Amino acid sequence: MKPVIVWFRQDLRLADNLALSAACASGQPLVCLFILDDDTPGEWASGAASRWWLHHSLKALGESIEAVGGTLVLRRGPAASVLSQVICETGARKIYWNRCYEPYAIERDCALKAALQGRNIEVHSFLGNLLVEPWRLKTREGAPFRVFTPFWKALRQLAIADPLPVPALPRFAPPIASERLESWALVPRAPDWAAAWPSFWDPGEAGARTRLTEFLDESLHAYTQTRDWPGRAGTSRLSAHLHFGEISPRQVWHALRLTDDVSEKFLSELAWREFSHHLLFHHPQLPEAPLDPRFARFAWTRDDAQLALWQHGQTGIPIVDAGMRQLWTTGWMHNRVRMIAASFLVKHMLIDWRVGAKWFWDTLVDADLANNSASWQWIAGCGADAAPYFRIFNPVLQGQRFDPDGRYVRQFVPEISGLPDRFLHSPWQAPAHVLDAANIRLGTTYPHPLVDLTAGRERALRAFDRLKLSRAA
DNA sequence: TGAAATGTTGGGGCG
DNA sequence: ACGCCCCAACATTTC
Repeated sequence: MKPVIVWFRQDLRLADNLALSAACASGQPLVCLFILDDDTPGEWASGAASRWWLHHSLKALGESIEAVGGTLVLRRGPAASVLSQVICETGARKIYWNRCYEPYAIERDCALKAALQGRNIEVHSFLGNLLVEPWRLKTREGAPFRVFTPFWKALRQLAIADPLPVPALPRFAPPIASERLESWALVPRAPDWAAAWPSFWDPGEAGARTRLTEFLDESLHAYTQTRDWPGRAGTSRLSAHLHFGEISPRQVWHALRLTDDVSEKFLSELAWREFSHHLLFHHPQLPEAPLDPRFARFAWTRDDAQLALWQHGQTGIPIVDAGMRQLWTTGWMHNRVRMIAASFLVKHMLIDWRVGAKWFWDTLVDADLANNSASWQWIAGCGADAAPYFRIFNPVLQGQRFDPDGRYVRQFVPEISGLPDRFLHSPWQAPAHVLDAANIRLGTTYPHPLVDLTAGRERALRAFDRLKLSRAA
């Protein structure tokens, strides 16, 4: 009996895996395959932090499959040629996969589907790691949504199908050659900058379930308040698990349902994720080009020295530096701080949002082309349903409001932890004797602010104001 | 899923 | 007792 290929991509799980379940239902023996393809995504090949996660997620998936008597076959190379090779080796006539929605993935999969069907090989594709197909929801006029709230209203009225259980796995095809995961060098060595990451993250399907359960048990009840406090573990921290498909959004959806206001609030965040994918699907240029055409000729500043200070958490603005250091040391940043740090780069430093997006792409374990692109455009004011250009976060006020006890800043910017709360978010305003008592010398032990916040705000308002004029002209 | 400037109101100090 | 002023608190508007 000919085997069938299950091509794992961004669905590194066994439960609620439509492609896997359908392949099992065929009754034919399975070949479980993962392809590491850095060529097809081009400049959007996974970044370093993401590769660390991928390594551990593949390890976990491989062990889950081995536990039921199979193997996960690992191959590296352009997807089309690797698939051809595996088809030749196994004699498979059917391929199952769950859809990916990045522009390069759609292009790749369409070409693959046509080529494979031309060779009389069946291709069965299924809903990927979204709640609904991105082409399904439309406005009354039949256009894609560009505003979140009506999108969310439409989404929340849909019946989301129940998740599938782990399929009763059938026979596996005789094993074929697999590359060794370690040979892919997805994890850093010398220096191993991710040495401490296993204490923050538990990649894989089991870790995702645990994370969800802990969130539901410990944080959901207070989510509406604590989600904005970066010093508390008030958010779900499911983003990377969702990106790699270790848990599906509909598993999360059904674990919560629309039962109360808190659940509704959390599911609306899941809907932002959905909205971002919807936007990327309908605007394939989202990672490269501003949705608002007025921004096309905006004169962003190019300053690599200042950029490096932002990247490494040396701006002299404590909440920004704390966020950038959390990102650098843990591969993740709290969402509230992402907004603050991104706003500071784009508005106070006037550096192109695409430059910030690239940095996040390389450093985030949850780097996701749709979420990252849509969110950076949102904060820059050039995206769909975007923050108005004049909405400029004041990082001091944001710090005081969302990290009032300074727990977050003190954790990641320890050199100013001796400051009293009152000056923690604006050390430059502290009197000399307070700085002395905290053992701080500005410009030596901690930087002066990279940009004066008042002047930076005024400069941003002037720069962005020209956009309005250019439309009127 | 802002911030700052400006406007309004109402309580209390005080002439 | 009364009106005036100050200003905190809150609301509205503007960037």
